[in-house]
Amino acid sequence: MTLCLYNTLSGRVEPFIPINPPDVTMYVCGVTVYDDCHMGHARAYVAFDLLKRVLTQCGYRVKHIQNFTDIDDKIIDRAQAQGESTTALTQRYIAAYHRDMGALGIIPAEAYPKATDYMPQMIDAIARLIATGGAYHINGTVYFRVGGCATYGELSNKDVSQLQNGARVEVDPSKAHPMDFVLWKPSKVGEPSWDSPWGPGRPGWHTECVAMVHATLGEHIDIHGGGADLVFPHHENELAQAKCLSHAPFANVWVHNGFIMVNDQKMSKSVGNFFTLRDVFSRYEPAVLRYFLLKTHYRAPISYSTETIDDAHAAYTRLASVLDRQDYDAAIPASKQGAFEARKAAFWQALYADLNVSVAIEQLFGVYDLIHAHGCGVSVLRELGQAIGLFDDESGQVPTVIRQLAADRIVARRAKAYERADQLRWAIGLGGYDLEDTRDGGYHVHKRHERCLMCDCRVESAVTVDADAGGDMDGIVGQETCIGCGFVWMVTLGFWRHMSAKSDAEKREQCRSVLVEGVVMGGFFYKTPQWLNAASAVYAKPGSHRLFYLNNNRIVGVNTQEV
RNA sequence: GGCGGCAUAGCCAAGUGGUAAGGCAGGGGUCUGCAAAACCCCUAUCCUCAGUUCGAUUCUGAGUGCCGCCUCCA
Repeated sequence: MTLCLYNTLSGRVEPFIPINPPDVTMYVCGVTVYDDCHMGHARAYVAFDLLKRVLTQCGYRVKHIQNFTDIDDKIIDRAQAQGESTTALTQRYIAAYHRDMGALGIIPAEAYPKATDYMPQMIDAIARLIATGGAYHINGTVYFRVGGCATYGELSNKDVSQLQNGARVEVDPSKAHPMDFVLWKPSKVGEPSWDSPWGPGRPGWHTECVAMVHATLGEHIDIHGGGADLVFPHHENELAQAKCLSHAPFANVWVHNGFIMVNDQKMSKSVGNFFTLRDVFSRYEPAVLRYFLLKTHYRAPISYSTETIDDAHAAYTRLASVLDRQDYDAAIPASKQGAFEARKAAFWQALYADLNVSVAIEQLFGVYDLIHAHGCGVSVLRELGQAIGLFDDESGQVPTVIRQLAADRIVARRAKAYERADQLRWAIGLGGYDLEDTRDGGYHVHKRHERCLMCDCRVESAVTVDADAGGDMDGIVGQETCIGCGFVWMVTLGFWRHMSAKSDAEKREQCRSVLVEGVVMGGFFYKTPQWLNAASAVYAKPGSHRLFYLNNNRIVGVNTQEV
């Protein structure tokens, strides 16, 4: 089976043939580090992460390089506005990039070269371009001569004479031709600058990638990639420079990913319709976002909305739920092997066909059905999912206290002590877990994903058992902490059971109606000797607690205390 | 103005010259101490028109609509 990829340069899907197998060289354009990463970045790097995983599956040794553009106008403006150095600013956002992409399960590149670390190489490249007539120097500025490159426009399929020059941006009158672009620009007073034969200044954007590709991977690489918005002018300009610097073809395959759309419009900084990954992670687990980005083919646009990501959330949650079924983790009998193998084969066949993830994920659901039908094979689902970076963060670690509660419940249930069994079920629920009985009399627990009562962000659940637990089980305390606003609420099983509302949903709503009255952040219910009539709530802020005394669900007193 | 892409059920989304995967949501049922889960069943003449063909959603042409690039952008 041969991997086939769509090549922007040829406009066709073609078999992927490495230059020096089993090595594969891949350069992916990285981010300009002056802000947090947004959904568009996630989409791009999830796409290339998938490509890298599939290449690895093919048996290739992938050397993947991805740059950080850490010097440009936006970075300088942002740093000046915030009164800090460009270095401090870029270091912070490079760290943020690694944090966010790590959460998404992106396999790190082999190296992340920074533009500022390749100044000598860029200056050398520009000097060579001038020497060959591919570029010219006017008053401290160096321009690339587009007219000097016969094949200019081949990547983006553009005819230079047909472009609307200056349609949306003013053309610099000193250029020899409107399409010529800046390779080196002089710096203004107070801006970071590097010495060069053309005076102090800094490089234009398009040169860094060429210099870094040459320095880290060589003059001829297998794959060059990035978002579709980079095709023109960025990659076109890179290609033109590379061709003037070397006779090598630069990159064999150009791979570009599609956009994230919001209300049928491209998500972009300038439009302002973007969501940072931090925002999204506060509501959805990174794994859900990865699934969401993965399930649509990498070149197709993905429309982002609450509806589409909730849809993905539901699908992913169902798929992942079976991973908790330790009872289904048995070895697959020989008679069933064929069905699982067929799914695996179809999975890889789909990915080899220009990364057809939709069909690959269909196989995941097929395996899911097989697992339920035959009571085995969880390992196959885990293996295939992990091959595309899903399920990596499934810790599957159920807290000891939850395990104990579940074990106690099954004892009670078998003894038909249903009232106690139900109390234990509630207790497990308070800790953020759901318990399900299985057909054969067993059970399993899985984490439940709740939303914050205050802001609708994700919450982390925990359950604790006081020393006096047992008996009426009032000592069982569930706690939820919002990762968005920091809201904390806590309720004992006794309190929960004696609330007037009937359903859990109504009880939650009742807790909420009490809590919102006082406040903004944080808090928990806790039992008092007379908790039925006068429960107290403690609201927590960093560094202090505030105790809200409640009576008949109304706040009757407040007491702040230092922690 | 130039170039490119897309139009498939309520929503998301594959795919093939021979009458359409999968997911989500919805409806009905089986099972069940409770609660779930699971399982079964149901929901599309694939934007319009013309052409090629024995046969097109799939190929060709025209049209309509939407999107992207031609500015920084993943």
